[in-house]
Amino acid sequence: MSVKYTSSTENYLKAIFHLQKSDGIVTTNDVANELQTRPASVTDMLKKLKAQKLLIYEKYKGFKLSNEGRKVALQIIRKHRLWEYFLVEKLSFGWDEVHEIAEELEHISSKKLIDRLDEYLGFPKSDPHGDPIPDSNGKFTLPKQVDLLNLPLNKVAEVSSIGDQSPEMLELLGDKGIALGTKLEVKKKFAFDNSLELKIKNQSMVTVSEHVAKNVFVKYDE
Amino acid sequence: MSVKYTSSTENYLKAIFHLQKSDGIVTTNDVANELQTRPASVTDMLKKLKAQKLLIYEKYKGFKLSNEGRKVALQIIRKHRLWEYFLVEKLSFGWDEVHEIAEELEHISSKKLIDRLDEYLGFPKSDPHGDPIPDSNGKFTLPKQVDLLNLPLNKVAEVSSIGDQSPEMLELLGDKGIALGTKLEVKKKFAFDNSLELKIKNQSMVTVSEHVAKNVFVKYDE
DNA sequence: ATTTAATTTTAGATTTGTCTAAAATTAATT
DNA sequence: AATTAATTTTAGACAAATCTAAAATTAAAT
Repeated sequence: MSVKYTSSTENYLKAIFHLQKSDGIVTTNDVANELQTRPASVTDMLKKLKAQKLLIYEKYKGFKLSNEGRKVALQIIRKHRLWEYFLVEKLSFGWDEVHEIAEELEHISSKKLIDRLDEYLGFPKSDPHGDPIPDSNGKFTLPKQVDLLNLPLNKVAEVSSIGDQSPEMLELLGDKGIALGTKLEVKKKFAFDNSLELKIKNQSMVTVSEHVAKNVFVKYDE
Repeated sequence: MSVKYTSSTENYLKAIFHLQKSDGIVTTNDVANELQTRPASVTDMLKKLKAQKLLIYEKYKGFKLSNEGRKVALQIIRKHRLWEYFLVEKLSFGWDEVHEIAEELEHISSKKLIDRLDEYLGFPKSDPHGDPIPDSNGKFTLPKQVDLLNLPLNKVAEVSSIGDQSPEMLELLGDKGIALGTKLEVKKKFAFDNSLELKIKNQSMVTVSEHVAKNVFVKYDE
């Protein structure tokens, strides 16, 4: 039986989870900053979270989520990202205007609702910003990372890093309309010289050489 | 610019609106009963609602929603019913299990969200229980009320009242599976004797005479 | 028209989440 | 190592929404 938490509790768990991801270590000040609140308020909440066994905490010594706390945080994140996906894919919102609304929707409690929504959306693996969506058990598959040569045909992917960052390469990529975050797919591979034809989102087709392809890394689902 | 209200405030406005519909006059006790709270708490909230000009109130003398209060209540009801429609039509929930979830969803504040949802659902006129959905200006079209003879073919309608309530009529209707709230549609009209063939929801076809048809009133949208 | 009953309101307390200001602890600097 | 600075925690207060118990008002009944 899933316990019900207040929105405030859920927000703290989510914030701590996110801060843990980047630094590993989280401080009272970090959380206060993240949640636009005061350190004293954070301390108050830390005590409550500890009492609910959602957090391991010794005063002045730092804190981290318990297994249970992490589990709850992942469910909030799951809800947030599924709602974002819904807003963009079904209600035609821009990916940049959904965060605020999802901040509210993520606190709707029904588990059945979120599992039905997941199904309705076709079990998407990542949200409109490319962040992975945990499944109903809290597991998520990190997007696969490959260079363009190894990207399957017709698979939409997002540019995640550039190997050779020389000015010449960056000029070429700039010219072709390829940057970090650009969404694209490989439409054709020429066996003769391993050059590729790419469809770049919101643009026309471009061709890149094997050399370029080897240095453009992308991530995609599956 | 739309002001933001607390969930509690919204629940009170909604409750008072609904109680006003039936009785016309609403008492402190009614509201306490409806919201599963105490009369003293209701009085407290009445004062807050008055301060926000959502309510006309003089102590011991009774109260009613102001125009503004009614407007806000209608927007909550709009949200509640649109979400119910969404849950049933898109996420395949049963009409009997959506109320609780909609009680939470109705407090999501974004107006843009609800207008987009409305559009996505095709601007439905009534929710899964047959209650009308106010439009974004708070107007709603009451379902049309006619006897079975005047119900257009293949139009799903809901039995809303019975003219002749004699035991004989009620026995006949009971036997055919027709009761208040039953959803049905007219599949065929026989000009010869004005008898009708009806498809009753979740049941097989039945035939009723003109005499019966004249005494069964239904409501439907459009 | 009193008395009794029901309803409504006030007064004061409680809970949750927040705050400020001051105290306690830990970290940084000379 | 001692002092200063930064961080974290405590203590006490506050706003929102609720509660109980008692007082005020209105309605019902003799």
